[in-house]
Amino acid sequence: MNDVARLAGVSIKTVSRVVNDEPGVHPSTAERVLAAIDQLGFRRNLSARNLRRGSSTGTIGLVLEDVGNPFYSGVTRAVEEIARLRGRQVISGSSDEDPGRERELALEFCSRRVDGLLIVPAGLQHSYLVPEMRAGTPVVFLDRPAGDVVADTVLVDNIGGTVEAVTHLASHGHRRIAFLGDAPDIFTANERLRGYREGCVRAGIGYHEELVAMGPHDESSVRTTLQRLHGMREPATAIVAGNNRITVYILRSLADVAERPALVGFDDFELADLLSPPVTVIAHDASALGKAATDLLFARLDGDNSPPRRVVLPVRLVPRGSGEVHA
Amino acid sequence: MNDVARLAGVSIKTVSRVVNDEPGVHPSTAERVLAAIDQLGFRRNLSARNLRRGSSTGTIGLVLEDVGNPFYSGVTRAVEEIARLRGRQVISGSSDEDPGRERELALEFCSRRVDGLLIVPAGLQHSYLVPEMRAGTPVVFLDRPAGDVVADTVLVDNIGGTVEAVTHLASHGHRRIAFLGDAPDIFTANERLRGYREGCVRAGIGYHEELVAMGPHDESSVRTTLQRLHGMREPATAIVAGNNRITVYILRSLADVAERPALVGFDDFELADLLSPPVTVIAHDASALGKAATDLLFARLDGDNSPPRRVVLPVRLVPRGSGEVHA
DNA sequence: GCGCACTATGACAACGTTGTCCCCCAGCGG
DNA sequence: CCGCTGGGGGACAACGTTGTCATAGTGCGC
Repeated sequence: MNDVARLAGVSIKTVSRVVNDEPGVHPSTAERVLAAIDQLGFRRNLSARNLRRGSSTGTIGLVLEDVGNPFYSGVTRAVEEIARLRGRQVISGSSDEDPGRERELALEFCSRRVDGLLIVPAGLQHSYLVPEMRAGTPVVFLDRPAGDVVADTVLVDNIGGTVEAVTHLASHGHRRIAFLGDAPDIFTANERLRGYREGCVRAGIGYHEELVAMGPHDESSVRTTLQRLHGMREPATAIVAGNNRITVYILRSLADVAERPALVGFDDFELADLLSPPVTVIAHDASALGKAATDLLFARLDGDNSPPRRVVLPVRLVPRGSGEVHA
Repeated sequence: MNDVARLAGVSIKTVSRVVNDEPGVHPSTAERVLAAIDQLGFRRNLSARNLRRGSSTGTIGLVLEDVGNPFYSGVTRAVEEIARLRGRQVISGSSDEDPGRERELALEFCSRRVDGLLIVPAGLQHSYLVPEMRAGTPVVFLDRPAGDVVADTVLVDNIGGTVEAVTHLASHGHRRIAFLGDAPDIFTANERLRGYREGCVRAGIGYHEELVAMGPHDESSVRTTLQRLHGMREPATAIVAGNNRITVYILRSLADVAERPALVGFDDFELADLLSPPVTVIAHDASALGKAATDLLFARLDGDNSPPRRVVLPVRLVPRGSGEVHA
């Protein structure tokens, strides 16, 4: 800006005025300044501007588990979309389910003075955010609740989802319904397990520990589990999968199996309708999740200081074939 | 920092020393300062720090087409991974194939003084980046080349890919091979068309305009095209799909068709192996693309000022079934 | 011709840091 | 007792902006 001022033969304040479209600059002066800007390729330094104005940095921090996972990339897309409408950029990072990494990312974002934080919690410890929140940085947790702070949270109806999955399978005559879920210390996995259990009880088929296998899962652990379930005296005739990855592992493991159990997967995924049989899922909308959380965040930025809210988004069962196989 | 200094009864410079682990602070003083920092929840303002030090902002700007697309979210993940190892955050944005939006994002990132830019070009005009590049911001284009500037570029072997697809289909006896590609003003679409044409010529089956349908495509345009191809006097017996979205549209359109043409899709996608028949694809690695581009960027940041490079990543044909149907 | 309003412009401080330089004081050798 | 050394700490400027206030010039009414 200094260089521009020198080249145009004006003070830096005048350059500032031109750059910010402030009134009170003579057209011919403005023209000279613009020419100088063009010639030097000047671009105003946003850091300095925000520092001086003490105003928003125009950024939102997003901490999620893994941008590579289609579910979270859908969330990211929705967040970005709304942030754009409100003139903000998104800085994001993946925690890979590591609480330390989550914390590191969130605090780094705070150091950059993001206007707000969206976090998919990896751990249960979030008191490290208390100073930031007290300092006025709004924080919204999504997909999972925070461990030890009270804050806005957007969840999906995990319990309702697995209740519905079990009810649906039971209505098709299944009495031996298995559940393959993610690691039980992950909030969503635990909730889905609770829903599964409740569904079993409601359907009058009872909860049987041996039909449950919690993760962490990979393709081979899923394969082993399926063999175990198949080899029982009373084999499982249906399976509820706890998330999209597990559903895929199950599909791969069953690819060369003739007699397939019924299957309902949690999370919808692309091409589920083109498999044979098409896969019945508990669907929920990644972009709705991202949108709800971002809307909440912006409401806070707009001055809403009502007590923290907890929003639970509905899920819906999409019957496609794999879950409508009779026992 | 001012408040911390006051509370600890020292000067702000001493606080700065403590925060930066600089030597020359008495342990007891440091302790007092740390206590004050803790009590006030102080976090150093990175913007101010970077402004003062004139150093890197520790950020990388990433402009891509759509984070929601699994291919680009794979790229994003790889970029993030490497940036993390090098202590950088990633700021990203989706252009949605809109050159204006791409430009807006890139320039906004420049205003934020990112250390470098990774761009999946939406348009052909990139001279707007010349001042930034001259000012020392390294820029790497990925997936597509820049329009009118010379810069580092990482591409995949689009031409080789479709040549191989056509050759493969011809070797299974197909002589009427169709090509459904994206809008021809998109670089990759155009390259893939060229490869298709070259493949046809090499295979000695000739290039026939009526077998080509360039986009933009949606599900219904693909459906119409397939009907046209099927209704010809000499119908197409095989199809090459220009990208993952088009492949999926084709699969959906063919879901209820008895007599299916052979199919090879460009871009691999999850579950391609579980469809029936499993889908043969020209695969290339999103994370390899992201990694190559980011490595190149960091090389520039490390001072490499050799002439701009153009890296072309190989593709490989993955035969799974849909492309091995004999004519 | 004088004062007044108004326009165009500039000088300067400040945002929150850090780099440079300087000062104070204790300890020590002569 | 003097001077020197070195450790601990502070004052001040500067990074690139913008907000505040001042000022010079211009035109206009009386």
